[in-house]
Amino acid sequence: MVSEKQKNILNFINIFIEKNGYAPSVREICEGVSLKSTSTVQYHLEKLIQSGLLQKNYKKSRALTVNNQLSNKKIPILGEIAAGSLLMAEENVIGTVNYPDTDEKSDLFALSVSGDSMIDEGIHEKDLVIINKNEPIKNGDIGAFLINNSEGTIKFLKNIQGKQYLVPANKNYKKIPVNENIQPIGKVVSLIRDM
Amino acid sequence: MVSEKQKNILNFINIFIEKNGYAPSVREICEGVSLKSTSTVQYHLEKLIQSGLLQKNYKKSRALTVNNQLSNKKIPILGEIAAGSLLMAEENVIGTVNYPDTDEKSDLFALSVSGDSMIDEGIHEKDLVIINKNEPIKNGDIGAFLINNSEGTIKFLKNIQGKQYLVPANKNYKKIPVNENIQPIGKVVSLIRDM
DNA sequence: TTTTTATTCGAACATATGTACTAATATATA
DNA sequence: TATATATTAGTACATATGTTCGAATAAAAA
Repeated sequence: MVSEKQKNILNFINIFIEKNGYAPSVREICEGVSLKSTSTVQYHLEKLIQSGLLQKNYKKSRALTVNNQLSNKKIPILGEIAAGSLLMAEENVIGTVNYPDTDEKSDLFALSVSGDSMIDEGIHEKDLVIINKNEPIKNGDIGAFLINNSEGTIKFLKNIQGKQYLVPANKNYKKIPVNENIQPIGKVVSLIRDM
Repeated sequence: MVSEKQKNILNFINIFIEKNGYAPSVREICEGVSLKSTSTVQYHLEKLIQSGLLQKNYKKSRALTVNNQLSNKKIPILGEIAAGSLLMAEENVIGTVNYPDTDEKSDLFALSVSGDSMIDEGIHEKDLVIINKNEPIKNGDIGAFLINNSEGTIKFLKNIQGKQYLVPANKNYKKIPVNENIQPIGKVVSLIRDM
């Protein structure tokens, strides 16, 4: 569907953006891929757009965007969750972290881990866990939960004898039966630790 | 040094790029920050450039780049290190990971953790550790080392009774005295785990 | 106050840039 | 072979866009 020349052009655009921070003009692409006519480039650009690999804005210069597989998202880091406050309230955002994400449908945020209830799973205090609010927490997954509408926590979700429990990874803590006071927030999909 | 209006403009540019994937034109900035003259914008852009917050390319459209504090670097992920092969050889690169980094001087790469010798420190198999080759490994740090010029490993570096050892975080493994067969690669500065 | 500096505007200019059209050539397909 | 499709080139056009200049206004400093 896409020819070698078109891959070539797409690659050139990618490298150009990586290097310069902005997209090349049609004539710069001309030079970059050894073509002598702007209309030839135009022709290939349209093909690339049809293939869904590129996006362009009519009549705007350098308004090319490549549909890269992974785009970096800036996702908010939430601090301690104050009692009664809404989880995603602006005032709780203590920073942002860059995170490469494939999926359009994911709704991510980060939480700074407090406590050692997941220490045996290698999740330490101060670690940053990335949580996807749009990914359901399945049996055996580690998820983020809101307890009594006030306290956020990270635990395993486990089915034990037909009942659901929040299970810590630390023998000093007890498992908590899931009831109406426990609200799932989303699945923990990644962990970032800076040292 | 930078006025409110200039912060305003910088912010607009940032948001515009975030949203559209390319920088705004001078006239789009005009509208965006409620200014009626392109030359006024020009005036502020120059100020921002003088302050080092912005970069511009003469006569090129939409060729603005914001000097953000943290820029995303694509850093290589190295797989198993074959015996005798050079660490950073191209053929060992099994992928790339996006990682936000402040420091120009850092020389980063990622290594996929194999084995469980650091399990008690919460470093699991398949975890991705980010290593800075330009950051020295100090006493107590976790570093990456090359053993016998063949095998890569992650260990604590510890001074015990005047001698240096590579110390695992797993009681089933023994500490290794540092000798000429052990070559420090760089400090482990971050850990990424996808689940 | 006067003087300097910062900010804004308007208009005009030069050109960088995207676009459209036609034709020629190559490559594949029937 | 003939026919269709893909690719390239050349030229010309319209305008989007960065730039320059001069002047007016506002704010700050002397």
